Amino acid sequence: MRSLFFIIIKCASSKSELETATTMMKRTDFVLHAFIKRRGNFFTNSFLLHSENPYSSFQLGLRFGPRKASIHSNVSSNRSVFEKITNMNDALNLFDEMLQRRPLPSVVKFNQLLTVVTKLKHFSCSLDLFKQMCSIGVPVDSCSMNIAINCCCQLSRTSDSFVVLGFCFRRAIAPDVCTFNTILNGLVLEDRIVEAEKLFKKLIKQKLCEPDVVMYSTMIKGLCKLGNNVTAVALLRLMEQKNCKPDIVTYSTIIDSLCKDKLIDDAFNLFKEMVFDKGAVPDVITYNSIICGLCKLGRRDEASKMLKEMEDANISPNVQTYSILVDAFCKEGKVEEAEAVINIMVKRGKVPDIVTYSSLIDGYCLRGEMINAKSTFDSLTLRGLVPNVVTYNSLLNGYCKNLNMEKAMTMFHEMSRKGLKPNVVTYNTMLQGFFRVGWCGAARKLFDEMHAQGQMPNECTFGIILEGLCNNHQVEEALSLFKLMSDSKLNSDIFVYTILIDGAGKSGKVDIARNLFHDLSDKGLQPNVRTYSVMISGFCRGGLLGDAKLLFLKMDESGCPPNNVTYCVLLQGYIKNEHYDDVETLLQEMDGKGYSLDASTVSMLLDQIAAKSLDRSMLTLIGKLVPEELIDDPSLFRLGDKLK
DNA sequence: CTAGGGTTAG
Repeated sequence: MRSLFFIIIKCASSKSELETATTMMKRTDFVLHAFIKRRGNFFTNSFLLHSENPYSSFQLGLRFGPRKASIHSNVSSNRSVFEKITNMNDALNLFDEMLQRRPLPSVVKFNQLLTVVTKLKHFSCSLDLFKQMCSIGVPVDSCSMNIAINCCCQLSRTSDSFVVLGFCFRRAIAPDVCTFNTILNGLVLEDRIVEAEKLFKKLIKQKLCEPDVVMYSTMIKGLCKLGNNVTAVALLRLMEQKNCKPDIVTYSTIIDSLCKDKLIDDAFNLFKEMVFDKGAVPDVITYNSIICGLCKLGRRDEASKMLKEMEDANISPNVQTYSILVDAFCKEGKVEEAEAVINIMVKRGKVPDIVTYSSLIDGYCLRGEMINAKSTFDSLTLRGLVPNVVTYNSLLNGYCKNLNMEKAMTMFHEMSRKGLKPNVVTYNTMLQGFFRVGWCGAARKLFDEMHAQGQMPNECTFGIILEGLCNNHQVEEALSLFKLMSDSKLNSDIFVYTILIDGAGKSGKVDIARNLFHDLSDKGLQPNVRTYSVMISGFCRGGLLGDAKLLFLKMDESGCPPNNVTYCVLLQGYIKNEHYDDVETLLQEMDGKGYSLDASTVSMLLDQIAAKSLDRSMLTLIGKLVPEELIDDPSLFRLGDKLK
């Protein structure tokens, strides 16, 4: 019998055998840690001591003051004492008391406390307590180990799991299926899905444990994260074949992934299979995934129907369910409706959380209602809610979009003062704001700061910088930055190309734009509607209407038909270059396709009619192409008036 | 008795 436990215990006495065992797990860092440990100092050295965590201290008593008698009297009575703990002070006081009891409480009691601390998301602290339990002589078991390993994983330090594992091997604690599930989940959380897959296969091949429904579900989650729904479903079928019954979590994982990929019909099919064939009852999480999927597809009516369906099935919506709807309304600009949803949820006894309000704040920001956004933000404290990075980012985005960089900077500094670390989204938002108001120097300084703070720029960051440079008459700079990045994936990103083609075109460098456009096919990149529109706009601006028309015609051939924007761009090109004869044909084409004009194109057309460059008879056609929301537009109304 | 997998915001 080659059980992993047996091998590891054997290994502890010889380096080469330990290496054999660990190579089996392909974790060389594990070997390293295990041997540091044997020199007696690995534990303090390699365990996580996160300085930002106020609870991560050995001198807990000193820091948190006198103990509470109510907890002290109750340690061994029943589990209700653990249920009562809602904050870290109580948890740590209880831990201190437990340590002083003689005999020591059982490991189960300690595990219950670790569970509470972990549920409070104080992972470093939980690890710290585990560490103390070990050094004080509590006979930790596999359950304690699994909690500790889970804490490593939740801190995105899955590799440290192997440190804990190594430490526990020495105490004759063997990993079980739960341990492996936790580690696999950690790898999936860190997007190390290929490693997870290798470990999964190894566990099965070497019969180190029998995979259960949790393990399959974890692997399915990994496959979904890779965007591989097909393989995820294949694994679902495989587990059925192996007599492992998929449950509500397994199904919900795939259903959620399908929803996120907008494959709502496939999601519903799986949903039906789950309910009718497998008799599994969907729960609030399953419904939340579907409701969210429908909202993201703009099918909010159906989402509301699902909400009713779940209520009829006696599955009560939770805070998340309502938050999803709040967010959907806000994204449509319907903040009043979002507020109505919040009122309903409050009536039903659900307390809106920071996610709910962050969505609402974002909704106000999108509408440019910064006073409402800020007052909602300020009201959070009264509600006992603490704004987080996402909340701040929404507000910053609002100020930046409204070109109020002073306020944005104030809030940016406030978030740092409150101990929140700006992340890549924060920096991207601020950078974009600075470029918009033309503060290129400030942008540059912030980019340096971002680097100094250890925040890695992403594709979005570079897109923002290139666009910012282009819009601030620094196309040459953008181009040379682009060339500098020729090895990165940003150089093979169609969005970035589109930005540069647009920038080059707008600054009159049509040839550069054209060359960039031609580069696309060499790189195997497919231009999208935006890319074509931007190139056509560049041609028009340079007076190259022939090229513009040719490219416009090429779009259909390339399977990328022109949209509203493309038509408007070409129309404006015709007008600016006084090619009035082509205007009517284009308008008729638009009418045939059910397209509509945008505000600036309508006003240009009306101007030309007023100037008699275009015939009045075209007004009927134009009228048909003006979208409803523009009919009452005051600026157009005045223009239309002029014609009478 | 205690441990592992699925849902929401930028």
